[in-house]
Amino acid sequence: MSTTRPMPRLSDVAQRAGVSTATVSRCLNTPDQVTDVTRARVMDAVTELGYSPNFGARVMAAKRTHTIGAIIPTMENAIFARGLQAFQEELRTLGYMLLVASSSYRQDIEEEQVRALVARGAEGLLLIGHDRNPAVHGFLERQDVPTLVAWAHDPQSHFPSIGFDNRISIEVLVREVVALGHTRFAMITAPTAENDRARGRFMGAVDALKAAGTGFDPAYIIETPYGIDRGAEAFRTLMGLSPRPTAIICGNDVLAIGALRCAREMGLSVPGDVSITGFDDIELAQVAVPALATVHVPHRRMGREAAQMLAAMIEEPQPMRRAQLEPQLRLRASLGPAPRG
Amino acid sequence: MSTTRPMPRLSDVAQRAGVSTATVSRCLNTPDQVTDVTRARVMDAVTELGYSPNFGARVMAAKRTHTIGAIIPTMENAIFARGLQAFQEELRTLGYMLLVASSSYRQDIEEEQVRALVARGAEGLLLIGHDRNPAVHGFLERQDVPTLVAWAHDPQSHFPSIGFDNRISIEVLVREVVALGHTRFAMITAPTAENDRARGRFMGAVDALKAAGTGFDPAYIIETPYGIDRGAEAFRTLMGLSPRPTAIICGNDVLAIGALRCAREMGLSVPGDVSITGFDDIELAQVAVPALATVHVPHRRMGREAAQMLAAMIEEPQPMRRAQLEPQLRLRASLGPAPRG
DNA sequence: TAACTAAATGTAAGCGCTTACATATCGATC
DNA sequence: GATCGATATGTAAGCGCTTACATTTAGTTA
Repeated sequence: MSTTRPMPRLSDVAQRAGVSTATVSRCLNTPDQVTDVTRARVMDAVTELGYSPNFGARVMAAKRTHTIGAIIPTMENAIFARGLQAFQEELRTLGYMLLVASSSYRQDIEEEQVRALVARGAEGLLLIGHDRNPAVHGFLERQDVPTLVAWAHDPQSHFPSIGFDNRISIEVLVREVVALGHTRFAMITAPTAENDRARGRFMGAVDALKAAGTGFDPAYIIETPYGIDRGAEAFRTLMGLSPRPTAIICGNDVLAIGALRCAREMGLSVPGDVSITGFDDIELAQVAVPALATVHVPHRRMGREAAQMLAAMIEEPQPMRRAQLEPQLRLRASLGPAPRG
Repeated sequence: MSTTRPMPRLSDVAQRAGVSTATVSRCLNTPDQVTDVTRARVMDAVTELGYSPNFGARVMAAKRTHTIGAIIPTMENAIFARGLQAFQEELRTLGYMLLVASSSYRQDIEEEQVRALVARGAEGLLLIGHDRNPAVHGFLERQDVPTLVAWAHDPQSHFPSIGFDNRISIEVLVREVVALGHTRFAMITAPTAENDRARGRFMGAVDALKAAGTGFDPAYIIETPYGIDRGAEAFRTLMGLSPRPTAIICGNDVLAIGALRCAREMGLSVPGDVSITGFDDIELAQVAVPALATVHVPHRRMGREAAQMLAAMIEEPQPMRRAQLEPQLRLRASLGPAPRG
């Protein structure tokens, strides 16, 4: 019905308001450089025409997109969803928009997405963990894109970061397990190959056992993808071993919840027959029966601070910073003394 | 240490490869319009210079950003996180990037974010539900931004949509509750004020009861924000009423999980003393004890199809379409016959 | 009132790409 | 070998803003 009349341009507004394009631009971007009366006239013209600035032209001229990109393994993992939500909320108050991509825990996809985000104008990038194709480093350096790593802390890391030490955090938890008299330990871990967080958690558990003069029997270590069902499967396998483990350390809460469910299905008591621990402290952990002993990570706070750090990095060069957060133990009912015998 | 040499431009690549800028552009955008040998030479130059196209210039010249925006209430709600993940994955295969914003269930923020996303070059928008400030309609129409509504189906809606009928879906569930002989019903619902999904779910429950010749006593209806704890609180309040309800319909799974937890804390048997139902079928629902009876919604599928619909809408004008998905009942242990007496 | 300063506004030069159109190149055909 | 069509490449005109710099206006001060 309507001949698609072209979008009004800044010059149309200028004409209508009887001022130059520069003045209109200033009204929009630096309003206090303009007299009240002029500004009012310009804004009226803007409203009357339904003007809205052309994004491309603006980016081209100002060389700013006010956009930050984030690549997370998946939003289906509640810990990332929560952190990302906080990240986005904070970004909003800082005047940035968020471009989201996901890697499905795959380095090749992550690399592709890094390029895609930069190509789409991301002025800064949030990445998860330290494991990645080194080509990414060179690329981001050449493109001069400030990059922050979250969910991991490593003093050696190439990028500035905000996170916690997965290895030490789980070690503290496993020490508690040891202190409860357990002797046969098993671990269900996420795939460690391209995932420094999973690897850190595994090694931290090993550290704790070593300190106690013991260790994992390799048969009692299962590596499995993320998912409640996978945790359940792994648990069933472990409980089929002889002798049975008395404590099962899980690399994350989701695997642990699966283990818990399977225990119930098998009619096993937790922690009567076997103790189970997780990592992350997702909402589920408190609701599970029995409640899951785990390590609490301040995901929201991490997301919020990540936004602040990244915005600062974009706005002016910053000294390399590696912020470390302190996770806290949440010793709940799924962890108890070793069964007798 | 390094004088920040300027980023290589397309003309630098052209010069290095000994071709025109048009040829370089074609190599990047429509590779098969260029001879293999020329393309190889150009791509070499690209690699050697570490060239990467300038986003703003590209948008300006091509008038395409290949970016789609989505505004969801919050990613912390697993159903949106899951749908959004699928949406993003599909968008990736379609060659689009995803800009994410959140509204915290507030219409004023949603409106602000609509403008922000469009200003940031979103070529299309995904919105949740139908309730919104009508000013948004006019704005999106004027700006000519294709918009799709998800998570709700309403044949009257202003926008094309993909979703399900919340009202009818819950009605089917509540009929089952009625069929089990329950007589005293309570409902815990999310705030209905600016939320057509919550309102639809409430009204669907009312419909089902009315069809059975009964209804809610207003005292047995609690409206409360999203959150496990809020569900627990509401449950405690309801069970303090006399007579106690025999079935509690919850507007979503999270509230229901809270109710379930509170029941356990109060030493009440579910469904022996009281039945509890949810809506959404989040992962938690199956793991809860007892497992939660709920309505399963195909969130991932909805996200995927939303991406396809929106991309199609952007690429060429489409007839208005309202895709309706069919949710399915998941009758699990939390729902049982009404207690005797 | 003239001279000067500060604030407001105007002028116009890009920003780095894409693409319509013009031109050149290469085979195939007669 | 000249002609023609198809394919590959080149030329150059924008795209709609922002902003450095130039100019005008308003406000002080002597």
